[in-house]
Amino acid sequence: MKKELSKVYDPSSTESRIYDFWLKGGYFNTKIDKNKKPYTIVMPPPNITGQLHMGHALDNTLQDIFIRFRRMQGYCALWVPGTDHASIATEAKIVEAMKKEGITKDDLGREKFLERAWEWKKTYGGRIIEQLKRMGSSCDWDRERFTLDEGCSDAVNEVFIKLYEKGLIYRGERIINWCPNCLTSISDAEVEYESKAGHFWHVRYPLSDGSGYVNLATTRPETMIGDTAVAVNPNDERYKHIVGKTVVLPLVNREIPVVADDYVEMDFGTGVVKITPAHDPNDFEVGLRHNLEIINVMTDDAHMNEKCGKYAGMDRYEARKAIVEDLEKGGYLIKVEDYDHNVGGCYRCGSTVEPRVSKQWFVKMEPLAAPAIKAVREGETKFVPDRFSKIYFHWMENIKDWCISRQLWWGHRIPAYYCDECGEIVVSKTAPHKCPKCGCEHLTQDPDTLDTWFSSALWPFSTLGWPNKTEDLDYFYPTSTLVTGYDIIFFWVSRMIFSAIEHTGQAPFDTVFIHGIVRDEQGRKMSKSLGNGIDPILVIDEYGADALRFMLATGNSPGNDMRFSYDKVKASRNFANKLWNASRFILMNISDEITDASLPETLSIEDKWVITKFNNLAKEVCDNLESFELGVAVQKLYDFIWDILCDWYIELCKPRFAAGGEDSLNAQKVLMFIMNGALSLLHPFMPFITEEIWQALPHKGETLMLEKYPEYNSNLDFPNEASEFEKIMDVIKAVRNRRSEMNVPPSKKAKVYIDTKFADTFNQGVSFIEKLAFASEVIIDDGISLEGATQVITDAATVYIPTEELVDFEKELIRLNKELSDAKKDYDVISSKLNNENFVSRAPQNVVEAEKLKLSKIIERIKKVEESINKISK
RNA sequence: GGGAGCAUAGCUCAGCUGGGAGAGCAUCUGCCUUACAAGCAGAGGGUCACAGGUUCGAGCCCUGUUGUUCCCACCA
Repeated sequence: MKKELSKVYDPSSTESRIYDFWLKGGYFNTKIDKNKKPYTIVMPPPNITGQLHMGHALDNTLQDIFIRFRRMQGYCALWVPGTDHASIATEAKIVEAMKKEGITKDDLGREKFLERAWEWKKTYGGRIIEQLKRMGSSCDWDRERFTLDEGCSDAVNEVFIKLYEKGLIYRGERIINWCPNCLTSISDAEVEYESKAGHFWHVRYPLSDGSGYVNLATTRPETMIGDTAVAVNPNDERYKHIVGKTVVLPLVNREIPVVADDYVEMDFGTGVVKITPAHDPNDFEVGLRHNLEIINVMTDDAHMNEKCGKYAGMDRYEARKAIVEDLEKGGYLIKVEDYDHNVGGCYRCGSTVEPRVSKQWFVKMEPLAAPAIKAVREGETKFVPDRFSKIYFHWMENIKDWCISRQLWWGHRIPAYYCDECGEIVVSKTAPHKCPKCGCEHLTQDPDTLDTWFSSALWPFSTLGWPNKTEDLDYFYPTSTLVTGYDIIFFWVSRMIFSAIEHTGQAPFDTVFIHGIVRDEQGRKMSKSLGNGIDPILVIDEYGADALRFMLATGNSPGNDMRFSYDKVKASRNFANKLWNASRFILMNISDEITDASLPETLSIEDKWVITKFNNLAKEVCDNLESFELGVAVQKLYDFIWDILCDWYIELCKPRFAAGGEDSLNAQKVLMFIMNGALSLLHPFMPFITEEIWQALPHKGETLMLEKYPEYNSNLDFPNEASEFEKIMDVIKAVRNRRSEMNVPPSKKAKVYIDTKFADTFNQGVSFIEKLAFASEVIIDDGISLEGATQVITDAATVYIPTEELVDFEKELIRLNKELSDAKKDYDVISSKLNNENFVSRAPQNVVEAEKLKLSKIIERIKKVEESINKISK
């Protein structure tokens, strides 16, 4: 049954209704169908820290396009949604919120704190899901997961234990990056380096035997209290005599040795380095080699500790100032230089991280990285665009052990238990009753939790049921496409790949599709501190989800950043409205006899033209989508719908509808066929409006989202008729053009005389020329000519238009002479090409043929233009 | 220090494996042609950063240069 559509498309009243319709129909729920091929995407789980931002909007739009496309193509398409507990980020948010209430974590205690965290998850996790739905995401919500849910936690424990038993997880004292604000260790990947203006303090340390001084420079004088050596290069002639001696550490008055180590560069600074093993990763290594004492001089929150005498209790920067002053007073400070150097900051809170020695859990990376490198190298997993595999290789090949323990409460608690009596470590899913070594019954679980990325690394298989052998895992795994930004290749993608290979024996996805980030209109990164973020939900409220999605897909090329712009959103909204009005036109004109979108038996030349165009569009869009070229596909859809369908075919239908009869009915059928096909092709990009229109038009079936995606059909290819029809189009365009140049308004009609050898073709286009070229009458003949009229020349015809306006023949001559010289230029270019032996013999045959065809057309044209000039000149 | 991206119309960007430069927005002209003024019909506007090279043919491939953005790296 037909229904009326409102005059302007209103997304706000449509989208939620359509989404509910899909949900009620259960169309998003994927049932395993062994007769179909699976196509699987697991959603990169958004953090529950806040709300959806533009990056999520892009990420999920792209995923939904792929999923809807494959679903319509007939794959058993599954999109698994979920959220990430984001341990450090969420915990920081909760602590911040608690601070406003004046309470701390310790006030609350672990259990109560976790209750709060779960409340948080409920609120904000739920909000994220609602926002994903606003986008139109066709996820299987029955399969929604959370990184901290029971199944994922089980997977985490399983992996931890397996790796521990294989010796790939160990506990040890290493230099780690410590965030003094979040009060936890973080991994190397979580440190962001930034060049900051600082100083180089040149200091001298006196030799203990009184024979002089060594001069050295440091950027962090406050750590000198923890110095346990100074080092020189073993080949440095300047310092050979002092190696093995000791120096007196200024202010501290502790004797420390001078050691020789290759790490020291002779030609940097003075060639002498102070060694602080507890606070610098390199110094730590030097310390290990020379058996140096490790003296930690700071507290968890980056204040000087009890070992620091008068400086104890000071903040690290306060202490820096005080120590520099004292060095100066004591005559140890030689000079101060300005010096820019890289300072590491916590990627969550930005605080300057403090490298420090700490007992933490680590994953031994080398054995895990090797097969993960191999998988990508051998193409088991492909990066799109390919250049990102280089970034992946570089990281994987230089990988260091991964610090996975965090001094946080919100997360997967490390399944390790320590015997209170003998210190034995037991790693187990459940708490052991007694120590296997000493038999005592007092064991304490490690208080720490795991890096949040440890659980997301398992996401592609933990969400499908692993470690259990589920049907889902068996059917949907490995997944098909991972869609994500280049900014988390290290954090996430690489860790998923090595984890999946280690635990499932297979790479987790076929293709990693990498997109860029969405920037603001000025090209800046959207950030909280700049306040330039744009809330996708507000954009949806104003312009609709389809407009936002279409805008994000338009002009998007894989791996490249893009700019958000309201102009582009508006253009997308206008496109949606264009489509809407096209469908209104169809509804106004379509007969009740039409109940579906099947083609009529008889097709006219313009029908064959539009069908051919559509058929080729279907082929290209499928090809583009299969090779991840969404931006190209969306551009072609836009052009087809606006230009071919609306500006041409619908206009062509008007005179046919007006004439009525069987031809009108045929035109209606073709129009329905094209519209239906266009809606199908467009549906993955603009799911709401296409479904709404599809439902309003005559249709069979329940929902557009389960219709068959159009594909190339050789029975619908009519290249000859299509090019015949384009002769008619050329004349229409040429006449419009001429009239426009002469400022003739459409209301002023004129006769059109067409001199052509293709009268049969043009006779089929009379009504179109009348309507679209504003002709009062169309006269077609071979050899016809008319004096006192302006004339336009196309490849197939010379057209005479008598106008009431006085035709200025001088201007006509100038114009025609210009046309002639342009045509002759073209002739020269092409004929010289064809006269080139090398071109004719080496270029592919079809290219040569095409040039020959062009040449013959130009010769025709030149002939016609010359004839016209001659006639006027007489 | 190493690596990568980008440089195309006034602006924002497409242009897939080399075969006569495109879109949207903006500008200009003319239109309320009964689907749509969120529209229709036209127009102007580009040494494809620069210099070489390969090729019958280069926006596209190779080399170098400049500008710009980003990633990685322990020079204290």
